[in-house]
Amino acid sequence: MPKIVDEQMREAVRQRILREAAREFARLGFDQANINLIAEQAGIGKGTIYLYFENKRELFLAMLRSIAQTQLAAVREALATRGTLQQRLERLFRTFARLAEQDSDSFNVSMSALYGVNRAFQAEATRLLRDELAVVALVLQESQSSGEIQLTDVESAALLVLSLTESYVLSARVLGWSEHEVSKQAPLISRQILSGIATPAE
Amino acid sequence: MPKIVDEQMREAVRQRILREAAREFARLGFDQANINLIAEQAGIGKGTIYLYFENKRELFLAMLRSIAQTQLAAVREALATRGTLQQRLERLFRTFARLAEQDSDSFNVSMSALYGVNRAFQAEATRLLRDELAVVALVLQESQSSGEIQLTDVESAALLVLSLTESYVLSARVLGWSEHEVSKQAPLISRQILSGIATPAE
Amino acid sequence: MPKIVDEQMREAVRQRILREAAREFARLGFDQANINLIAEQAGIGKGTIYLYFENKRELFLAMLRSIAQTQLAAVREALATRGTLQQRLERLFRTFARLAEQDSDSFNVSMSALYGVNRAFQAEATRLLRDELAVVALVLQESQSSGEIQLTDVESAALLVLSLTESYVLSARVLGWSEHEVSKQAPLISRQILSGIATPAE
Amino acid sequence: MPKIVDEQMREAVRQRILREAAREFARLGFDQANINLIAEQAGIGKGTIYLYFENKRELFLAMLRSIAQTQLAAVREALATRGTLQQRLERLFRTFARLAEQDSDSFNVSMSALYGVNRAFQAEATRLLRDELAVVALVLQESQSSGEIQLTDVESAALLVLSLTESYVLSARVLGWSEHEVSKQAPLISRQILSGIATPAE
DNA sequence: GATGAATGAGGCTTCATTCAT
DNA sequence: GATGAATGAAGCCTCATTCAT
Repeated sequence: MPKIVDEQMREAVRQRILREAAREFARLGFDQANINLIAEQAGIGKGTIYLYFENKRELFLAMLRSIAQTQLAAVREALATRGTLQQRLERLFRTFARLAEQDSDSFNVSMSALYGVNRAFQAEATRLLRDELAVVALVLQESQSSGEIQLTDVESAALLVLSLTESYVLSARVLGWSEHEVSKQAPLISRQILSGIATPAE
Repeated sequence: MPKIVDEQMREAVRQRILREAAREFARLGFDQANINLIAEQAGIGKGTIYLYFENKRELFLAMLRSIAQTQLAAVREALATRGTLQQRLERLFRTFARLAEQDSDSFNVSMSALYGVNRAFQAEATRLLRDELAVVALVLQESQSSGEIQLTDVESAALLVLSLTESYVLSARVLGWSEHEVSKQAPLISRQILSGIATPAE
Repeated sequence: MPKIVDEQMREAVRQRILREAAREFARLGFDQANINLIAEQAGIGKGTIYLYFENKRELFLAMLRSIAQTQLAAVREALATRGTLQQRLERLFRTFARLAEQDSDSFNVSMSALYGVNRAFQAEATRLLRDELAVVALVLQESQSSGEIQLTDVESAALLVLSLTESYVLSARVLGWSEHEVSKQAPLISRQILSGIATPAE
Repeated sequence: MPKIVDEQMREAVRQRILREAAREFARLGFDQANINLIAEQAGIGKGTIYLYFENKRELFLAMLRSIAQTQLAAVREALATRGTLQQRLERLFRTFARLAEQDSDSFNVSMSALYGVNRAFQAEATRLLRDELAVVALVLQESQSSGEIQLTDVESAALLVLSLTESYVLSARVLGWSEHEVSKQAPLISRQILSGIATPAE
């Protein structure tokens, strides 16, 4: 069954390209990133990259989607597991801390796509943000339904959760904290976020 | 004394260039922005821009510093006025929401420089961030001295204040929320931030 | 005897390639024509074409020779049939008008090779023209021998017959005239050509 | 008045580019022709060519139009001057013979645009052919009005005049005749063309 | 023999920067 | 000082050709 092997090989190459693309795009941004260099570092010829991606823009978008998928899966996993809402937010926080450390290229690129000025990709980045937002919102909704918390606006609360979590992690990175140091803050920060979004209890 | 008039004219041209540069860089990012177009829209010749700025990179940095100065003044004004710390943080939040709306070019560019991937400008952006940080830190220091709050690390707290505020405004913008909608969140956010930075009260 | 079957199959594939090549080269010219597309439309793999033709250039030349062969046969048939010289030239004219209409790909390609600027193929095109020239020259020679006309230079006369005939058909095509409209001119043109090549009668 | 000098200089450069473009396009065809080489031979930088022409295609079309203008002017001059229709056709013939010899690049390119397969330019080439055709048709019309000749179809006759004239010249070139040798045939050929297009006099 | 994935040379075009006027 | 015509480096992308399967 050479088909499967070929398919596996093709997928492996595709992943190598995406990984190197993430590295280059994270290092230099979309315009300065060099397709030839990405190909070279992926161990393929410069023309080969176009057998996998239509053009530079599509490569970038594919990379963005791939990153978003991974991050979304991580977010889902962090939130899906049972536990109190605070425990779930703790896991969400730890997940971001880990992504920022272990997959920093991806983390940088996705932050940049969202907050950078290159509007060519903001639409797609926004779409991807909405997916994460929806996952968070769903969890908050459930927690509200179960009487665990009281929320006036689930969407705002979800955005708050995500942006505060990201912001903490970004700030910690600027301060040079290690993933371990950051993760230690998880219980404290998740409790704070929770108190921030929930209507003050009577 | 034609010297002064010339000097004023020169400064006026410089400001026009910086304003148009901000517009273009905000619209297209550093690489896609076109020097010729900036010159044209500033009403000067292509070559003239090089009499004011050494090259594209220096123009970008000068624009960044100019924007930072304006924002710093706005941050100073927001925090300087009297009131409780939470009131001041609320004003800080509203100030960012307003900047994001009314001076969106500048806001986009400075956020992009910080969170974007173009590392060529991150060093400068970080330096400018430190100035704002110092202002916030000073306010926090005062609040601590007056016994209003208890902080273990003023610098970290200041960074968190800034990054959380910016982060929320940015995310809201990405999702297309209006300044009004964002401003309504001011009390909630400022309270959350406060509880986030202050050592849990006894 | 699988050998013969294989040989037939190989020849069939070769013909399919040549037919599709003619279509593509006629549609786009040598440079714009795409080898991969030709292979695809011929129902074979990209690489297979190189088992039949050394490279793109040789494919083009082979196609040119193939077309020339077909046209040569048509010219032979037009001129071979009995009748006065003018009747034969009329048939030659009608033959070209028909080829231009019914086998326009081939006609376009061969005309282009002759009158086009791509000197890489003019030598071969000229060589193929000489074959047609020889056929016409033979007919003129016979007509001279039979006392029907008087020629000072048979070769020049033959060239003029061909070029005038082709030229008229080409111009008419460029202007969008139908085969029917063109064919109506046959008597006029053939008479003109005849008076053009023959030494003015005493 | 530096404006005029600059304008003259600009026009001079434009003409140099067009001349070198004609040479390259005549030598290699549209696709194989190299913009960089054209610029180099025109004595300018490779970027400069884009200050005069939007892109390669527009350069080609501009060159085509420039050539057509020159040829049209030559045709007009040849036909405009007084004299019998045959004298005018003689001059037309000599004009083509001269163009083919002295401006062979232009002659080749225009023939190629008309009869080559590159359909991207055939529309424009056809438009240009119609202009020449109109000039010839006008002259024939006048000659008919003045009772000098009798024509059944002026358009067909005009096409015949042009295509036969071109054809004679092209054929002569293939035979390697000099302009002088070709021109000597002018009276004979023009008489033959005339007898070819005019309805036999009673 | 047949295939098509992989290759990389080559070229058009953009645009920051220079410099003669 | 101001200008903008001229420059040429740099990069994306195409596609003829190769070669391992």
